[in-house]
Amino acid sequence: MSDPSFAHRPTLEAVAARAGVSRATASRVVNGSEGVRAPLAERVRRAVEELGYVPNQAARALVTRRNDAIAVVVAEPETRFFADPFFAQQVRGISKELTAHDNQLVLLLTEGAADHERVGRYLGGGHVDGALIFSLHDDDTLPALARRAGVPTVIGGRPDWSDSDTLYVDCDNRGGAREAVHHLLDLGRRRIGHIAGPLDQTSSVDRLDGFRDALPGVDPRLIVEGDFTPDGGARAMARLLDDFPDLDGVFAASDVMASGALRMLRNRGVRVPEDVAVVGFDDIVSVADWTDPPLTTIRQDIEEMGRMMARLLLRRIEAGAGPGAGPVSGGSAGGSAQAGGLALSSIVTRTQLVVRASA
Amino acid sequence: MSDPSFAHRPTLEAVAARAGVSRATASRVVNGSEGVRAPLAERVRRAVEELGYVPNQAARALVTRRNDAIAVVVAEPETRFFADPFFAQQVRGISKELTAHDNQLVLLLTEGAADHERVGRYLGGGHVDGALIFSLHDDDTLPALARRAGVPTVIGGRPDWSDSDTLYVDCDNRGGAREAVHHLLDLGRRRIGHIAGPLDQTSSVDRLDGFRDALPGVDPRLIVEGDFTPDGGARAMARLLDDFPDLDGVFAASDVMASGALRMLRNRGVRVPEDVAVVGFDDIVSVADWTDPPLTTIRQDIEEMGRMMARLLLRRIEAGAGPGAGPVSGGSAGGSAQAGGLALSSIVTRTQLVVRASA
DNA sequence: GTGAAAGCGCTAACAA
DNA sequence: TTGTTAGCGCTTTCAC
Repeated sequence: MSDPSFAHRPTLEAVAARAGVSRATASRVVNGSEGVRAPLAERVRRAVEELGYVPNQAARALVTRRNDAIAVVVAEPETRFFADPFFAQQVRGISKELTAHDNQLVLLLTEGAADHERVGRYLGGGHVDGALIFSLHDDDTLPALARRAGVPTVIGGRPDWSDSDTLYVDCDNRGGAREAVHHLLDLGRRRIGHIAGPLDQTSSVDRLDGFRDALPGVDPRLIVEGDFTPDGGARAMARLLDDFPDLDGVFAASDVMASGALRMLRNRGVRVPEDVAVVGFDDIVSVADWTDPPLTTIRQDIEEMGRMMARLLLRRIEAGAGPGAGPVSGGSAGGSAQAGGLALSSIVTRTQLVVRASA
Repeated sequence: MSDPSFAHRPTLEAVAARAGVSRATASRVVNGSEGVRAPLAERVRRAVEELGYVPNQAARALVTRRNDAIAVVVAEPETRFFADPFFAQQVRGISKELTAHDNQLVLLLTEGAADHERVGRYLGGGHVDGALIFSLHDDDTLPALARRAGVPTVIGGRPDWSDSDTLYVDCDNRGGAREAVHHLLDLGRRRIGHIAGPLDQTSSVDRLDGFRDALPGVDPRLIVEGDFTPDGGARAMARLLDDFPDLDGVFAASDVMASGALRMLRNRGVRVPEDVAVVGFDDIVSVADWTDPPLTTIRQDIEEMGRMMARLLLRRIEAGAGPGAGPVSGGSAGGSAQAGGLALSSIVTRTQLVVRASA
């Protein structure tokens, strides 16, 4: 409470005094405004240096109404965030981009609906200039919350609704899935199963759709729902094996599930890729490169997607209004918002087949 | 910039007006101070409700000099943070504890020394009330930085120096390692190797010390340094196998390295635990429970350690001065700081042997 | 180009 | 118990 060093932190006033200028001029120099004559500016800079002056963010935020901080909101049902390397990588990308723009990352982990109110309050409290939300499940109220709080938002992963000013970043799940199956087909595989993710997430649904695209009219029993865990992948694999002794290919909707599947295959004495070829999704290197055999998979540039989310949000903030951050503008179609003359729109990134040994 | 909903956010003034009281009274009610008569308080609360008032944090922070925000600073050399489930779990614990005390978690990821200056500036800028730092390596300048910035700090993992007011939270690495080796000895193993972590981290050194405690005078070639990755674990395992054909036990300084070791053992056709028994460290369930065979390991309660770090920091902040947050008080010995009459001291948690199938 | 002055929204003495 | 009054440290018109 009575921390001396905190108390003695120099103010702009002190800098101005030392440089022999007004506070206004000192402020201009500190903020890099034009129109301060060089010698004066130099004196101010020296004073800043000597005093070790650092602007007080609270004071600045009070007047500028900008915090230079972005919230990353994560619903963490079932402990999944972080357990899954996917998010970790995305956060890295976000962090890098935010840092490059002198913004801070405020992490908001929620353990369940009980925390949502708190998050809403926080978002509404003007602590942050915007929010990045990972919408894991269909029933997620978080995006709605942010909108109500009037905070510009970008969502990670395609949400299950679609309106003109909801911005999101996702990869081409459907196209990637198609590519995975085509690879198996090219390998001559004819009995191909799919280990799907939880179907209350759009990414799972989209990948399933891609699977079906490549295999129209496929036997529904060839599709088994997993839960994005190795365990779930293993169980699903067992089921496929039981139902289809002639199975010769599997497309798993995530590397993590694929790793479980490989394990089950090994337990059953099934050779990969000789007997059954396996393709995953994500290309999380720490997983895909370490399975036995190494996993052929569909790569999405997760870190880059994180950067894109941050960039998009920053632009939206710059542009002024966000969704719910004012009267809904409405009008333009699916996933793009008009703002300040600049069209901000959702981003869907490409995927890429990475061939290793499992298929 | 001209966001309507942001602009129209009601102020305390508005609440006061609507409730027919002064700003001061409104403030008291909002902050839960005693001594406001019930009916008045009720009117204020109603006004808050009707207007959807949320206090402006910047304004509040400006006067209270409190941000109710804590920085979690992570050096991320070699992309290790997050890649390692260890940190993820710790962050969860921190987040929970902080949330429980209405504090926010600001995540500061650093990619190298270049970022340190930025972090220093941030810490010095009064954005946060304290910092939690993960001191991964001996040469880490982060803690010194925080100290210079005058920000109360708690370190994750025992730092390699020790002074009276450096607070940290760690597990009993040495004791745990000893327990691991004793377990192997109890199993009748006589030729036991150690896959150590990078020896520029105290946790690795401490675990190695524990190994030596249990096996005094052990052949130095039985100790191979790894890097906390599966790959490193595998390489170290290969080396041990090459050097000691009669090896019958291994203690790896982390589960992740142990998983790599198990993999190498399988490749070489060595049976676990029949031929070689393996014990890991950490008990990261997603790893230990999923190796083949499941890993016997030394459990540390990682999430709880995160909570403890947060709790300790909050108490230190409460108490007033922190390390470097004023003249160093000096005096009391090793790892405890006297503050506000309350002795704050570093915490070393117990470990526990978890027996699965690998040993 | 520079300075003076008016707040941003809030809390905390101090009076009443 | 309640209201009045100073600021917290900064940015930003608006004069000069």
